[in-house]
Amino acid sequence: MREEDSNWFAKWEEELPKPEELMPLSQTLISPDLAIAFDIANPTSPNNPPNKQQQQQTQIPQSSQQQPNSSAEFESSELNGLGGGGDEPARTIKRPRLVWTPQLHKRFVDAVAHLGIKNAVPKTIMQLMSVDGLTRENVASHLQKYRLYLKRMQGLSNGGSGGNSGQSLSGAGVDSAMDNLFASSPVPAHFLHPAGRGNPDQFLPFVPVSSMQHHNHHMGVVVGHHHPQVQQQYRQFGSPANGHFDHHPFLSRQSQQQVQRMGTSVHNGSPVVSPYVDDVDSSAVPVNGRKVLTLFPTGDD
DNA sequence: TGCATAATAT
DNA sequence: AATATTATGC
Repeated sequence: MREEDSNWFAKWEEELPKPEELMPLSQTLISPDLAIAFDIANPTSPNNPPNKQQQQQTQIPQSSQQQPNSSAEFESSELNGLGGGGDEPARTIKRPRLVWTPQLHKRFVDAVAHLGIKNAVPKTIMQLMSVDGLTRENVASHLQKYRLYLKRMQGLSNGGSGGNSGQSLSGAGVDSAMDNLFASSPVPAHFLHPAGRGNPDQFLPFVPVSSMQHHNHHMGVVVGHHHPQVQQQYRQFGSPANGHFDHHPFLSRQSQQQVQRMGTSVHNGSPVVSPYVDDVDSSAVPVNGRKVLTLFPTGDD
């Protein structure tokens, strides 16, 4: 394994567009009114057959193609006028699959860390995360995967020299790909050595949930919870981690039009917006004198 | 709750 | 068609 392997992530990170460069996620390509004026696309767009879901995961280009590439053009979209169909099942529609973005995952990790492995059970984690729309199942499932990941890590760090980027090791299956996600958030050391003989895991003095309960945050996962109207899939949030989140760009009811689905059109070369603006909040800067632990991105207040 | 397995998405 | 990621069932 060469250093490259251990650095790939860093590189990758650097290549990511900065928040300022990203098109504001909340910015719609075309304002609704304008759209209407042009008579394009009709929003109501019920065209959301239970099939394709959205996805925003940025690809993880190892080679990265950074060409300036000028294809910033968006296809005008397929505004397929949709024949009108128009009716959505409204009820009985299953919730769309949750997409674990780095931000979300980060929250997850923080919650687990703050709870201590001991109490880190789905229910609690979920509560701590207080992400609207997140279900216990979601967490449980993710937790399962996460534990597996941790296990893997322990396994290998266990004899390995400290640095484990766990990326290259192919063959062993150290990385299931999702590891990228997991890798996006620092894993609290303790997770790796729960063996705390005599010393239980939870070291956290206390983490008043209230701290994180602030205002429910605006984390996304809006899974149409209140009323089933339009089945909107989980929405990712991409707010600039840097300041504060705000606005849920999702539609909650009508008036939405297909939310701008940027994110996925990464035609070759255009990294488009990557919601990967993580970190920022809990910068675990274990370095000299800085706060080592910041809670959730409650940064604003 | 946790794990195994199914389902779904890309 | 295969693989990755999430949902469900036990």
